[in-house]
Amino acid sequence: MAERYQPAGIEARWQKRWEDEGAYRVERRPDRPKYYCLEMFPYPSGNLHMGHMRVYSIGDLLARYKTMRGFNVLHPMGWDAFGLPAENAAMARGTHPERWTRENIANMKLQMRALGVSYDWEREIATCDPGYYRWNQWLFLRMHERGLVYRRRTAVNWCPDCETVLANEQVEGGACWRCSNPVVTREIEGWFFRITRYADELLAGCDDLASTWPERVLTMQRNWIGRSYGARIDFALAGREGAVRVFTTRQDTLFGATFMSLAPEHPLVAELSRGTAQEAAVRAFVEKAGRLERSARTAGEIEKEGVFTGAHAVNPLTGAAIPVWAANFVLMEYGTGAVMAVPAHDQRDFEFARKYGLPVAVVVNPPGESLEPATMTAAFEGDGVAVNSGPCNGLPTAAAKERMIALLEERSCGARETNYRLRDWGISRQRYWGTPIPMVHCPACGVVPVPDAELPVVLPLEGVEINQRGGSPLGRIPSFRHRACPQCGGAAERDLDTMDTFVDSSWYFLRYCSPRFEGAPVEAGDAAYWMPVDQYIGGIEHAILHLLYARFFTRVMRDLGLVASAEPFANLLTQGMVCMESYRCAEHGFLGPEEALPGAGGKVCHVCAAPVEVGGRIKMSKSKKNVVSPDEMVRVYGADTTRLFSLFAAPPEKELEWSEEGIEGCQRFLNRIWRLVEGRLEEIRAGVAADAAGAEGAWIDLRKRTHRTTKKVTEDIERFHFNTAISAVMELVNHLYQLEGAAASTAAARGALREAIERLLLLLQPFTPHFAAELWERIGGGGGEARAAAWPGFDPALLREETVEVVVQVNGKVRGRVTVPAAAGEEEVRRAAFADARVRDWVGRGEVRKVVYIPGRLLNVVVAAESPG
RNA sequence: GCGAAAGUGGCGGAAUGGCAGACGCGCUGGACUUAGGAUCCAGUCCCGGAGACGGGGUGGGGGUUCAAGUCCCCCCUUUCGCACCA
Repeated sequence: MAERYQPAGIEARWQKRWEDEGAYRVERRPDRPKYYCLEMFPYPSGNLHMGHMRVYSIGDLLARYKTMRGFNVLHPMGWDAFGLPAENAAMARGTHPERWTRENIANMKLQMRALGVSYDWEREIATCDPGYYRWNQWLFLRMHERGLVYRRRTAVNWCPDCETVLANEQVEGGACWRCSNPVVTREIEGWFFRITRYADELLAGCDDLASTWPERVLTMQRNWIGRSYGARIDFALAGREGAVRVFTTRQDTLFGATFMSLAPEHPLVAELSRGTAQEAAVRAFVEKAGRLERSARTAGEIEKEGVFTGAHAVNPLTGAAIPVWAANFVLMEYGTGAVMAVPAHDQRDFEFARKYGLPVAVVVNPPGESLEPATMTAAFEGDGVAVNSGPCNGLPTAAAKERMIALLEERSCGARETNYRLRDWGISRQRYWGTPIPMVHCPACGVVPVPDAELPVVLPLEGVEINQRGGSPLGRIPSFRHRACPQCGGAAERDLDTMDTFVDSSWYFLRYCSPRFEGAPVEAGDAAYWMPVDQYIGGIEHAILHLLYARFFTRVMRDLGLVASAEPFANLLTQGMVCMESYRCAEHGFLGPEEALPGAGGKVCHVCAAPVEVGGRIKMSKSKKNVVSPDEMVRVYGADTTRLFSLFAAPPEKELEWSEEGIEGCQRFLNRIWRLVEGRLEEIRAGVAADAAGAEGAWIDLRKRTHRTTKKVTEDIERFHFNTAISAVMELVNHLYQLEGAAASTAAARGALREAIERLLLLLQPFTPHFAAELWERIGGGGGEARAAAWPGFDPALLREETVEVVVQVNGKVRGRVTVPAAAGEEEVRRAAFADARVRDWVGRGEVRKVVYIPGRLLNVVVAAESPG
């Protein structure tokens, strides 16, 4: 009696063996081609979820496949270990953030091991290790030396709930990316990375990635950088010193500027209104605008409002005095915080002008038209021909823009300027669980860097008190806080903030190359050999933040001579979310699977028995009560089945709908193979693949299918169609079941059977490594373990068919099919086609006008229908 | 509003411009069984037909082509991203 397939024991045994063997340890091997396969490292939240399992399955598949293809594969894993949840946990349960983090890492590592992923654990890193974050500090200091780090006081995004500053990228629709509470604006002093210095290069780099990164991601990055070409223009103030500087992309409409709009926070607003009749009104307006929560302001819902400041500015070209207003829709953080308002050619200005009765002046006419301010119902924002614009009259918009820049530069009241939406990256966080910033504030010397020799500035683990009082918890640890000034030796204080955790993840892929190197973040030879990452895999949610920062850091490190390539990730795969059916009761909200009971005509609520709404394709989440844990799936079905299903159920970039029936299908599939192999074990063991050459009949057919499957699986993996690769293997297995009754009675037949089974297992190795290893061992597979075997090639002679089936169409509709020798030419195919009775019948209904032949595939006969008359 | 992607059976999904629906799930029937929620075999887009076969069919409408799920134009829907960026 053949043994049943029982994954639990098999998987544990192989995992232990791989660990003992150090199976996935990897070293630099200049003689061999490298492949760096990387999945985004997780935040150690405590448990793996399905999303993690999915990425690791994809990464492991590629790592294993490339290993079999002969590449020296780097496949590391680590932990994005700093961050707010650890502090929240500390507050909620009184554990230390470090302990909480370490315990979570330990647990998640066990879960990863149970998945059988081929990581080189010797290279494991955790960003909360001083040995890691010292290089954050080192990089910070190098950037400081190069003017890429600076300190300033600015209005920042402040999350009152997390009590911390957020980067622009961390504000989503006016709310905190982590806690979803509304973000407010606050004045605070902190450190900034001058990412804007690389804006152009980051933008240009997007073009180089066009064929290897998802277009979507590149578009998002381009929009985020948001470069626009235009001019800065200074409008002198009427009757007083000073000027209002604006940025515009429509300098060609300067003659149509009828007023100016300043952001409520603009310093000139208060200054200009001071002492005028407008002062009180302006103050009231600014106060109201400031009170508006950021979320409401950026949500685009608010009515455009403004107030006259009482001052006028002078149009530098026309000399006309125009009123200066404060307006709630002008953003302080873009451009100069002030705009010239051209109501005829900007919809926002148009609405504002109509509302407050400000003049509208047309300076661009649409081609062949003439606009009348009085009758306009909307601004004309398109390109056209300049009018009422002095020296620009008659010029098309593009030429007028150039002309205007020349005029402005001639008169020194403006210049060509490029503007970006991208802001510098504020990295100071008023939190504890992060990288200390290696700076000292000295009352005598100012801000002084910590000398390199003193790195790392270790985050103190003792005596920490974490609460929600605000301010950095580090300030309450005197031994950390007080530090002699490195310059004058006098009493000074350390910087009490920690770095944004996105700093940690901006270069971790480089640290994997030389995880224990003491001389620099990465050893030059290691970086030269391993970089760039050949395949990076992770969630689309990092399309902007992490991926942009990583590209920025890699360029900085290139400029420091640490790496050669500017782009860290040669190929990017953004995998889709994992979704699950959800149940919702109108009365009681979302229900878990056990709370939605089977009832009349569907599911009913376990509380009120009302019919339950069943929704599909919703991302797994606790709040929706539709979470399935990978842990449980591995326990019930085994890691191989769980992984196989996640790769089979959907293409990797699309969302994956988890289904109990689906995973059972995969379990059935593996069981089928198991029984097949166990059932024919004698024949398979007796077979010698080399004998297959003499196979005949059904066995030569099997060989052809085996080699075709090999080709298909190889190509599908290469183009990331993992689901169809699995389908192809399923087809081969189905065919093997067709042969169940046929005894392999000759050496050639046994050879063909053995070849099929060997290849089947090797093709599956990247998908179901334990399963493949186990059966490979049972059949006595040569050359060591399945994982170490070479990926099978295919014999072109076996892919060639002696005969091919050619589809015969008449007027594009299939009317028959003929089997002809593969070498047959068009003439022969034609003859065969016209010999077919059915084809002849259809062709006979009219006159043959044309015949199109696609060699070996299709013959289309175009027949002119006989008109009934 | 702007931008991007996508709409194919009951469901997940296949199809370098060349046989639409591979593979899997579900369902139907059969075999083996004391039994089956195990396993194996067969069937499963719609309409007509016993069948051979015929007709229709990839969100809707046009177009290009011998040939369109695939390319082009317009519309509808969904998802995602950005959201007063001057």
